[in-house]
Amino acid sequence: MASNTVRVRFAPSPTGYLHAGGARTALFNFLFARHHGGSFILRIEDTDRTRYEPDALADIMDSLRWLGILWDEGPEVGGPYGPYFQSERLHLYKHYAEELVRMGAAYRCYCSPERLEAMRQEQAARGEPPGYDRHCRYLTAKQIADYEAQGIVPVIRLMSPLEGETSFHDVIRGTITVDNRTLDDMVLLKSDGYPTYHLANVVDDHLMEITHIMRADEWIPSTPRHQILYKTLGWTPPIYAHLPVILDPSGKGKMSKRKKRTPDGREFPVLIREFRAAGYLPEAMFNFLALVGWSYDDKTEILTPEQIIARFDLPAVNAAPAAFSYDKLDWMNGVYIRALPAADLACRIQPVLAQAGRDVDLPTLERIVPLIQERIKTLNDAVEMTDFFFADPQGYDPRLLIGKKMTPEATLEALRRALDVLQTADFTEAGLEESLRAAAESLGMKPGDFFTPVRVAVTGKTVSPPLFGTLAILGRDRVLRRLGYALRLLSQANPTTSN
RNA sequence: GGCGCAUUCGUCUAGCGGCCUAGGACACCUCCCUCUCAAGGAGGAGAUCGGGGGUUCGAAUCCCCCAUGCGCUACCA
Repeated sequence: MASNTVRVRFAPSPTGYLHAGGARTALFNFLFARHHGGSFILRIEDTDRTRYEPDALADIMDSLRWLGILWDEGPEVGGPYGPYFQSERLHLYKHYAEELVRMGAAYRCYCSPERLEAMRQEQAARGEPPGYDRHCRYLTAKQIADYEAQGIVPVIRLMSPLEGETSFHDVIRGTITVDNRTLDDMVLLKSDGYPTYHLANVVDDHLMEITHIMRADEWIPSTPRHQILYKTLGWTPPIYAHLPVILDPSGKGKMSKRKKRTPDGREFPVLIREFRAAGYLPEAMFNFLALVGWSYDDKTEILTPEQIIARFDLPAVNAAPAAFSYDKLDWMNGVYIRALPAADLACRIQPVLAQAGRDVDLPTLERIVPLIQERIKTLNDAVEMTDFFFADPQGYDPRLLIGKKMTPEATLEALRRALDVLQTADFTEAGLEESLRAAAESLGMKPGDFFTPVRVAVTGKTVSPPLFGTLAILGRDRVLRRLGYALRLLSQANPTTSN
């Protein structure tokens, strides 16, 4: 039964941090594996030594784990098909490259980078499509001996068929066919002894018994060449599913590692670590990413990982590229935040506040959380929304104290009355509400008009969490102090009305 | 330039020949609730399915052409 077991892999190159597109690819592979009770493998394609970034691997693994995309085989977890780093499998690629040369399906190429560059320039000048001119494909034994004598280290190139066509089936797109004449002889083994993606990928997918390849659709053009490799090596190719690219929010151009900005200059997170730092929940990211290019039906959008796994299916993947909607992500993150138990949310917000230099004990935070839970879209929103719990608001515009339908005089009166009433009020939510409503009524003011100056005095802003709960948490001392400050501020701003 | 992929409300999508005078969600607008803001509830506006030809009794759904967008065209992945 082993041969029927689904085995899929996510094969990132450690040349950069994990971004949303890569995470989505990893997620789809993970979902597919879980759906079929198969294995999800993480393989590190570290064959590009010039672009290698030491921090990338740790970031990729951290990001995947944060999202809950756990691999069954790969770095740190091991597995029977290792090693899972291509840099540790060099001998394998070399072996198969040489094998292909022996079979007459590949050849050594001694062309210098300069020659290749010059060739491309000429092709461009003549308006011809670029591509290797197969100079070394037809070398004589003597020419080869000469190159070798000069000590030139060759690359190994695949001998692509000169005519006919190659096609393959894609689960999402159907059959894709290309004319072999449009294929050039790609490099399989570089002169530094490392394989290119094409060789390493095919060799490893075969050796690791990968059954399905889900990867970004930018790989479609090279898939025919991979087919040729499988065919000449006598291997059975896996089943392909090329995933649509993720476009940036404008819908023009793929969302890359490059930073994108909103029209007003706000920077969009692109890397998973950036989403994390911006206060998005991994559960929300998981749900959202699953819906980029896939959907279950025409209604359901909030789904648990279990539901997504149970329902995920390749034919339902949309072939068209999708723009990444930050608006929708924000909404979904809010949905997940609201669904969290308050204690859980408090635990998640605490480190965010700490990061902003605000230390709160958990019991206090657990009292604050219900006040802001349905008002924040990201964990980071809590920082600004709770700032007045940590410092007395100062230096705000005293005009904010004056409500829309209020005069400076009436505002001063309201503040004085509030100050008076709150000296003795019961500082519980219910007690405060009762006292303040009664105070408003005694002044003949509408509750809203009366509450506004209190709100501003206590929080420094016109928009805040519910007033009574806020006052209760702040406590009598701080509230009275802030009311006193507001009173002085407003009196100074309106000297004629002060007494 | 060549090759490839894609094309349904602003955005994400449902739709796989008749259930579509195209459904849902985000965003937007209005109203309700209401101490502000949110959340929640009720509504509204918004796509003739990129364009043009076919096939068919009937097409968003099948075929062809065009346009546009994106991708690939490296000793990068």
